[in-house]
Amino acid sequence: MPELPEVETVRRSLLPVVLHKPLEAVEVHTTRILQHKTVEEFRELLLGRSFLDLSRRGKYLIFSVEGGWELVAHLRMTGRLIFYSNPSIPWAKHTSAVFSFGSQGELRFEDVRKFGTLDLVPTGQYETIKGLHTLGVEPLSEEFSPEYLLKLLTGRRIKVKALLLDQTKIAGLGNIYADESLFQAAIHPQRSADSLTEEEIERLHGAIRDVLELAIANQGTTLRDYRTGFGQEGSFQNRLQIYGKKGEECPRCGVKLEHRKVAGRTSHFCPACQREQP
DNA sequence: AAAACCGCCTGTCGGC
DNA sequence: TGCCGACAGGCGGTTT
Repeated sequence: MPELPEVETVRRSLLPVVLHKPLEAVEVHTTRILQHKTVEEFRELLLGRSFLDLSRRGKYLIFSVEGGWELVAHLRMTGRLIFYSNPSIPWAKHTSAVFSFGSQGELRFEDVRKFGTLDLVPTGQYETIKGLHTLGVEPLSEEFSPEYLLKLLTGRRIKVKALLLDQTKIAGLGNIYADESLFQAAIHPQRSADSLTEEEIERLHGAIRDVLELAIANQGTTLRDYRTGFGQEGSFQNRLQIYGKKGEECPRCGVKLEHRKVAGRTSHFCPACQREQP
């Protein structure tokens, strides 16, 4: 699913091809993708204008639009934002919205499960987008230090896996990278946040950074639906250590990997490397 | 505060 | 072979 590395890869791939091209047509085929605008308002505000920049916060993509607006996209589970230089290529079956730059190509939002969202707001006015407004620290920023992570964990009895998935604490981790980070740091997903030692917190901090950076370098993880902005698969699925590998041998110690529901999510771990009771 | 659950969707897969 | 329920999981919301 699109988590931080996938969304960042989409951003980097779209950046060179979607800026400074006037929108000649905007079509919305799945009305409910729009959160706070009617299709008419949405089209009126975008037509004739260009995207000036494309940034990311957590799992949100933010297109800045001429005239003081921002187009905020979230891919949720199966959303794709793909640029087609040849607009005559037929639309994919589940195409929710199309942004046409005329002869200069087309940006399409494709989404099998239709959970993805589009918002159009005045620049910086994110109050109506609750998930964006309350987003926590960027894990690849300088602000996210071992000391910061220590503060997040201290005095909390929440399971560490649940905390990693809490977007108001750390922005951009999803199920795959939370599991991979906990494995690299050798911490059981059900450990209570305040039970981690300083050494473990440092390991976890480093693991989150390493895993996210390596995943970005590999254009993200394509298990099924995710594609880059050019429609290509990522390759980090080939480098996953434990996600989706229940019953296989731990790459570190050879013990059979397990999975279990933690905080409502399937969580993968090695019962030997990641001890429940340290 | 935290956890459990639901709704939103569709495609895939395992079991019968 | 075909049908059916379980499952996948991001996020907002409600309830416990």
